[in-house]
Amino acid sequence: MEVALRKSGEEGVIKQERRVESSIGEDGCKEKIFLKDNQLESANAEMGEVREENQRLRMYLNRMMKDYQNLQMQFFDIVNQETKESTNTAQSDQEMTEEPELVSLSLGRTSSDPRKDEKAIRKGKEDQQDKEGLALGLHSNFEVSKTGPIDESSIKPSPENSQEVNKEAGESWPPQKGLKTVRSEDDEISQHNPVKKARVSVRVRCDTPTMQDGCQWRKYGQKIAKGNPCPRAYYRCTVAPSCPVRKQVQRCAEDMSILISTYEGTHNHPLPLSATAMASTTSAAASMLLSSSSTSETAPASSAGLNFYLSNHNSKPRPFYLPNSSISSSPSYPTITLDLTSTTSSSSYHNINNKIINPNFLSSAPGYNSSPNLNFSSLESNPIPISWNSYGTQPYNKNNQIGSSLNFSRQAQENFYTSLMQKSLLNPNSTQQAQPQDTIAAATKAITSDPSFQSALAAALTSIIGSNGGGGGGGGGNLGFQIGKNSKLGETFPFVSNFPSTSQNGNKCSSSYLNGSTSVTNSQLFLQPPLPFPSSKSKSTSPGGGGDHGSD
DNA sequence: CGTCTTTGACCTGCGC
DNA sequence: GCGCAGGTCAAAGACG
Ligand SMILES: [Zn+2]
Repeated sequence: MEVALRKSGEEGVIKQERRVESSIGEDGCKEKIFLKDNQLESANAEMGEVREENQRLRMYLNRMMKDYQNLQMQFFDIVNQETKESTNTAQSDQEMTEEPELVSLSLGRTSSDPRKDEKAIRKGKEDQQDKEGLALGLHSNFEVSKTGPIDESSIKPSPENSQEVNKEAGESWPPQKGLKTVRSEDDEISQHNPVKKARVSVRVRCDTPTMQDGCQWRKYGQKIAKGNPCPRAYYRCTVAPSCPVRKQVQRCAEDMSILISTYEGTHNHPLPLSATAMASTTSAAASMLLSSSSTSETAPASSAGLNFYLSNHNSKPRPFYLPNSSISSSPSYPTITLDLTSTTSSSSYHNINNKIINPNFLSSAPGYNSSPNLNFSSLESNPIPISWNSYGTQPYNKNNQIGSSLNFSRQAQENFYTSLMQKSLLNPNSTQQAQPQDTIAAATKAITSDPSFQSALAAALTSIIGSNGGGGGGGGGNLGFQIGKNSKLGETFPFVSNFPSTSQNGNKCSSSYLNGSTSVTNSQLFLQPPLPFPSSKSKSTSPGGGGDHGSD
């Protein structure tokens, strides 16, 4: 970071110099020279200041990092506590929290199809294995276990499953899990615990087929959703054989550059650091949803541009993308949508977000004006289901290394910045709207728009939210939370790389820009005791715009 | 050869 | 009961 800052800072200075120079150009040689000297001095002074500033910023960043980590710790503590509590009430359920369906599988279901039975058996085995070595994922489980619900199977109770929030692009998880196997006993259980399965969808500008979130996904299906020409792809987490987490990926019908991924479930295994951001984001968001299910109040937090809308079951989400879509709604599952797109190109309702966002946030030089803000609002008053917009504008950025920078590895940092620079310099056009001339601005933009960063940020925010409001108070606007406890954030550089999130492998999104140098794939940093993950496999490329596959 | 993706078939829930 | 739509399965192909 500093490097980038410094560089850009210097450049900025130089530019200024030149500008000044030209403006005085005609006045005379002496003066000119004199002025030049003067300017040189002042420039140097400025540089010095900039350096100092950088130092300061660095300090801020470090501090924020620490804060973030502390918060994270606290959050997880809380989560753990809650988990324990819930354990008392629902022991058995707990054990299998993540995979109720699997459980049921082992119990067997009534289906007459032999094929399924086989599968059931197989799954049962996996399940067992899983139990044996079940590790609580950093971010995982808690939401599920906390409420006692089973996440997977439980959703059927309410007859009202229909589409929901994101019809637009189609992120709707249907009523249930789908494994035909789930049935019988589990159902009963799940019914006892009316669990709403929380889903978290993330909208990101990304022109690559998938957004690399650090996890390994395996595609198991693809379908064309009704209102969207783009196929929807279904992925399942393969980090652990029995991990119940699934995600749907689909491009926004309106703006194909927007990738919408919807996550469901929580990981029942440790995750690579690079994946924790998204995972914690989703689980935190999910928990938040679950805990505050009925209160959909909103607490507009401020003015910087983060909007976080919660959608609750009763609300009738009107996806921005489909202004008029007649969505059936009444989703029985709460869904959170993190809108990390800059919403530049697509018109429609997106601009709502833009309004909120302060364009200067990114483009202005070392953005001292950022004041992060979170808005919680209910759908009812908002046409948008839930969206989280992170700073404004700037589309396509695909670098995923962001967070790793600060504390993780120098190389990564350099790498990251390098790519950033490349991106911003080589692809000034990547931003359809504003084209920052200023390197800093570009870098800032790039950083903030980076999916990793965004997810990291999301994670951080949601974690914070989760720990603060998740408890139950959630409803009203008392979610005053500040990022990094430091309300002064505003005066610092947009917390760009503060959150440790990140994925180093984010190539998926960045590949096109970074061109191949996407070496590192899964980061080996684990927050938890490392497991032998195959680290280099993720190759899931997929949906894009490919063919459709049989819808019926 | 093992793993992953593709993709048509199949399953399930829902509305009519 | 029928058709629709979303989700999943699993054989076959692609890839390394
Ligand atoms: Zn997983």
